[in-house]
Amino acid sequence: MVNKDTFTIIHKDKKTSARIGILQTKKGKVETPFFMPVATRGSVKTLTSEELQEMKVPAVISNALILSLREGIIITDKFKGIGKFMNYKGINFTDSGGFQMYSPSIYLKSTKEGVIFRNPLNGEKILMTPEKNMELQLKISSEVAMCLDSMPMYHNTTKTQIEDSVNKTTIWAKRCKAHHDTLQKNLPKPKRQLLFGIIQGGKYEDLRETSTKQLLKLDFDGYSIGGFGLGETIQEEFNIVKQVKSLLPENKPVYLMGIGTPIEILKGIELGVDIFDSRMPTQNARRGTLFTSEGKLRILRENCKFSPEPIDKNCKCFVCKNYSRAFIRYQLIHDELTGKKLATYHNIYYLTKLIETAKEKIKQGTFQSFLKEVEEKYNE
RNA sequence: GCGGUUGUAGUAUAACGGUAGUACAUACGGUUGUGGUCCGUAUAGAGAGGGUUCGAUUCCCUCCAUCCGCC
Repeated sequence: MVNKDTFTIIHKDKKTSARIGILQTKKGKVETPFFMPVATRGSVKTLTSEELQEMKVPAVISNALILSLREGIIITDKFKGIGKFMNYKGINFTDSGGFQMYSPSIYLKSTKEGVIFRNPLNGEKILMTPEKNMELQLKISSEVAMCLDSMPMYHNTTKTQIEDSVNKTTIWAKRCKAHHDTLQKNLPKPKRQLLFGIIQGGKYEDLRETSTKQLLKLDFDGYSIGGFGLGETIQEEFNIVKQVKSLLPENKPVYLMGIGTPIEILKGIELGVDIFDSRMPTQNARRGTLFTSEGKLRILRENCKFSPEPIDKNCKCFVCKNYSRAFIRYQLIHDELTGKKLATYHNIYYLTKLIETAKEKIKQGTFQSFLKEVEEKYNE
């Protein structure tokens, strides 16, 4: 039986809002919940696409704005899409670049028309409009595109400023949706790129409600919760996730953007979030913080200097089967690429496996106690 | 042996007759939709002895070490 819906829930947890679903894209199906490592320029730093597949990483997310800075769009277009370009068989998401309003090195200012960035490679000013952004993401030919949103600063930001960003995000979302529909109007639905709207509003329930309701009118394929992971408390974050979830229809996939610690992912799943991404596991790996079944491991600490133990004795990844903490620590301290690669491989394997286990627990009806167990390890 | 040079954290260096800075290294944190090259905190220093001076790491002397040249 062919399923025509974009998103289908196949299993629901009885005690929590956790769920297992299937997202249908032009490239095929992918089971939720899942976590996407960031592949900003088409690669997850230090890893090959084969390695991602070997670890069963279902999807990665690249960045349309960053790819556009140095001919990335032209190249992916010539290759008929980023998936073929990077030889990755999983699902490709693309982020618009709205988040790069957080990058002082390239962000100049934001106007009603769009966001102005400076290309650091040639000094050129780029006016990123919602329409242009949709064209870029279609040329990249990712399976799922994100709207251009307006990212409010977290620090020294008033509620009025966040309200402004909500308003701008809504206006841009309308323009994104309209243009995206127009550009794909001649394509049959199964061959179309999906488009997700991004809900803003900071930690304010009323603003989040406004943002959610405005975006719901536009009927996106999925809904992202943006603007987190920047300094708010985990409590504030999950209050909003809970509230936004209560406003969204059940049959829409929900994507909590930028969130990537093991605990936050599991807590997100508990509240019914389906998709996550973050640079946390890859960036932390390169900088020596590893995730394990025993909690966080800071491998650069002195107590790992001579340790013959694997990163995680309960982990089945090739790194844990073959290499000692001492070796990985030594390589990382000396800034050797091999150290960064082994650490990255483990962290991505760990998170992917963690979610696979979470899915099993949801099916078995023991997700809640599983979450508690993991939480205890990370609180120690 | 003679003449000269230079001695400042683990390393490399800076300034100064009046609180000795910086970088790297080390230790411990952080890291959340670009940044493989990131950020924060801490530890840690005047070769030894004497003199001049209110006060010396700084000026003077002796010794020690160093490097260079000569025998």
